[in-house]
Amino acid sequence: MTTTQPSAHPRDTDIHRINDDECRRFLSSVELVGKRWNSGILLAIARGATRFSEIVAAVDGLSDRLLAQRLKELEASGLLTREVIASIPVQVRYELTPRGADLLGSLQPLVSWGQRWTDPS
Amino acid sequence: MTTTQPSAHPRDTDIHRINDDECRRFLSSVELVGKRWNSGILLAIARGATRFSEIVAAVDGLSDRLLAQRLKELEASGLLTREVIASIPVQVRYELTPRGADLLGSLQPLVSWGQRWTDPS
DNA sequence: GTGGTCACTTACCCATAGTAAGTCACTAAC
DNA sequence: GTTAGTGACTTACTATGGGTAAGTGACCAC
Repeated sequence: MTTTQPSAHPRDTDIHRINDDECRRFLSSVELVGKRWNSGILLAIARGATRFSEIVAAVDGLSDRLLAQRLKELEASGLLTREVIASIPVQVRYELTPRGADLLGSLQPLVSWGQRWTDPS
Repeated sequence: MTTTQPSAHPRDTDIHRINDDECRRFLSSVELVGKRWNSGILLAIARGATRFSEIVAAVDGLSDRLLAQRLKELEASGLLTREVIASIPVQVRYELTPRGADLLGSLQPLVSWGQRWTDPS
């Protein structure tokens, strides 16, 4: 992806259609982390929440139903792992995969962006 | 949130250091760019699309209705500007604000992440 | 006077999000 | 031995938002 302005030929007869591989990957990545609750869940786990109830408690406004759904998706995307512990009330432990942790890390510039442009409006 | 990785431990152990204000800003940022079509629209504009119809053409699957809606939101968020040109069929020109361009730039690591973990399971 | 352009709106439907309550397997208390 | 509680979910239901299609209005060209 080239987010730089095409200063050389700003307005040619070029096809500006965005469907190359890199772009599609970018869009799916950003919509994956941007999907409601996903980044919050990942962040909660990164912060130390490991169990279902801990994640619900950590992410403000997140409901059981949506958490269960999102966890399935995130696990399917390979961002976290699910491990069932056969304790007396069954416990389930969620952890970030290296891939998931790396994803969170690559969102760091977004935090800086938020600080840089603290919205006064 | 400080996802910066102190070279000693490349793992995610220091992500726990999160201040809630920072965290909320992060979540709103990520959900802003992650909201369906938003990043595609910003990307299209960054790549040279300036008019409504150009953006619709550039972003695959995007409809008029949603574009109009998203453009309002993005303008309200200060990520782009809207300028009406009183030509014969009226034209409207959209451009990224510095803030919007900076946002796209700070998503660059996400592109790298997508390349790094290229296997979709 | 039919058709075309541009930047939207409006109308409608359906998928998903949100909220609340239920389930299962078990244990501890009354 | 009925009641209550735990953890991790499901199920049921409603509300919100997205997708598709068609309409609008100011203009012009044929």
